[in-house]
Amino acid sequence: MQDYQPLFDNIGRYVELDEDDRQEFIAIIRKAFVKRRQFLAQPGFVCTHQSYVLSGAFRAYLVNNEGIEHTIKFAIEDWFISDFDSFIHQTPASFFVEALEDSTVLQFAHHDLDALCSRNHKYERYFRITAQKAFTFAQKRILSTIAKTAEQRYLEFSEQYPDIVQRVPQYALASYLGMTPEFLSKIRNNMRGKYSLKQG
Amino acid sequence: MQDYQPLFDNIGRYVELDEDDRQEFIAIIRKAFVKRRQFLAQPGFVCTHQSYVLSGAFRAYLVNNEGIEHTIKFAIEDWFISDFDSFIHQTPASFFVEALEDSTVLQFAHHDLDALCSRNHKYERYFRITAQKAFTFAQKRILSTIAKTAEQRYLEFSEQYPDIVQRVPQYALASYLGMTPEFLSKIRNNMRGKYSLKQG
DNA sequence: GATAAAAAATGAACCAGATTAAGAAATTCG
DNA sequence: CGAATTTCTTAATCTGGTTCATTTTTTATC
Repeated sequence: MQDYQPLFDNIGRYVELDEDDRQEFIAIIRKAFVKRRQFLAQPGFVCTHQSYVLSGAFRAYLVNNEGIEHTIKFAIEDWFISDFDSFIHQTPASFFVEALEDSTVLQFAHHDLDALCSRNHKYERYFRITAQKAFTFAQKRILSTIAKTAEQRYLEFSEQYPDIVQRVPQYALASYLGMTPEFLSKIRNNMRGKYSLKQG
Repeated sequence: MQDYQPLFDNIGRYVELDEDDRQEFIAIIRKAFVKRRQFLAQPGFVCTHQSYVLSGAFRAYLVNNEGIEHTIKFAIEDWFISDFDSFIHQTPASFFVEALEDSTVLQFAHHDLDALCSRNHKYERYFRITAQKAFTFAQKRILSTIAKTAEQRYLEFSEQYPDIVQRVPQYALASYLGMTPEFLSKIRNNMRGKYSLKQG
């Protein structure tokens, strides 16, 4: 029951849902518990479901030929997570989606969601608007990676997502920001120096 | 008349439009000619219209405090162009959108498009699907910039968009790929060496 | 609470790519 | 055409960030 509330609060920010609308979505949702280190997606397998995070934390990352990890996305409460490309095209995934903590999610299959959007204009609209927002967000991240220094990227992210910085391992954050864990460690150490000296 | 055909061909790949649907969109479209070096958007001004390119070429770029340009997007025939963040939120732009050649575009205002999407589920669906695709595309570019070398990024782009490589100035391409024009020049020169020596 | 395992920190050598400064080619446009 | 402007190239030098190897700290597990 009330488990669906956060999801509908989110959707409600963009479209007005009545009880029928809600039931229509609920009908295709399943709830799942995911233990830390479990995977919601793996390279080679089609990512059939998208997940809405009720509690916990995830990251989506790719491992290249040299065995180096690149994190494309984190997700905590009130975020969606999947290998999105695999999900919307229903093609084999290239990312791992792994739980960083014991988590609870609401899941829905691609064909169910697509049918829901076709049937109900409100959901189509919601996912249109949020996809456009996600796109502008991604554009900002592109700019950040091509235009800013490693330290600037870290500071920017820390200000915008202090909660995520606390919750995810540092090597995962480094791989999201496009730098080595060693260098992130160095940045943090430099900063500690800068600020605490002034206070002391 | 037939000027609208490329746009409707594009939309037709995702939703089936009848004549009424088409007229509904045409009603909010205006056609515009843009000379080389003219701007469709400028920092500080709200980007009221989105443009669909019938002919010509554009780039969207930002100039940072140090006067360095960063290109976020190119657009040639059959692409849309705008400062997308400014367009969807109707807030002041941060990008220049500049014509690289004399061009022809179809333009529509944000509020007209939003009303069209509200009114007609098919357009809502079209823009939902294309926004999602744009997002996965942006994710790939993020990965490319954080995970690949400058040379790899250039080769990748050259293979995917040989037409764009031919048409845009090299400094603009460099600023899109996240490297200096000098370094792109070096890469090209190195490659020339690699391949032509083997043939000679 | 002991022990193992994972994560973070440190430091030195190294390199991809930036910066700077000129000059050479190519375009533009009167 | 021819001058001005824009774009591209080349080369020397510099640096932000990587790599690799080791140590310290934190976290997980029985």
